Amino acid sequence: MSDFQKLDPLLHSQLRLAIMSLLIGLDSADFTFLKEKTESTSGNLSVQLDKLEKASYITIEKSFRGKRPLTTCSITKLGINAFENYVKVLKGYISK
Amino acid sequence: MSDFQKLDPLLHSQLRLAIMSLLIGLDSADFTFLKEKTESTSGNLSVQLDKLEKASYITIEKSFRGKRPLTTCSITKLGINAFENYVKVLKGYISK
DNA sequence: ATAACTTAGTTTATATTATAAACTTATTTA
DNA sequence: TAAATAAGTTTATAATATAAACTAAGTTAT
Repeated sequence: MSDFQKLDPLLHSQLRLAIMSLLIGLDSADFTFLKEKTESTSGNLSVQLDKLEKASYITIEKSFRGKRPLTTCSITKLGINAFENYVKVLKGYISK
Repeated sequence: MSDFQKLDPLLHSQLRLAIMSLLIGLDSADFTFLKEKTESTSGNLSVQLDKLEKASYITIEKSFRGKRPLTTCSITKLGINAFENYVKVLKGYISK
């Protein structure tokens, strides 16, 4: 096997990694919360959430909080596995 | 301070991170060695070494081994600092 | 001796990504 | 009712990573 295994490109992104890092410790989190914690723009967050959802690393549920739209995100089992594996692979890069 | 500090984009790249990871443990390494260890193409390696050099994270010395060109790379003090800081920041993402 | 192949790269082109800007739709406040 | 805010999405742009094509010189086989 090679010295350096491939880093999952879906997780090797600042914002997506931050999102996953937050979600892994929570039952769920809404769009606004994620936006504040990651200090990202709405646009960027929206795009990256989409990608994570398409990969089935998270689920996204749309509903309303009062009269306003509410986007709720949760990490999936697949997402947890991917995150944990990413960390494992990454350690091969940073800890010698 | 924010939960997630910015990850140095120069290091947040699979190949450049692998290069730095190798160089941090060595006095120097030549192009061919880096290419083999990282399993990258010459073109990609060449481009990424250039970027690291331009940031002064590494130095590149060109000479000859026998009659063939030899490209020798070494990490700089600045590069070591950047790498160590990258790891520190990264840990804020992956270890909760 | 020269054609074919290898070495050690660089340069250029392309595809992917990340990000920001602009826009939408509805709600609240002045 | 006009302006501001909330909660996003869509589209455009800039940056990145990567591969393909190329260069120049050296080596090997015929």
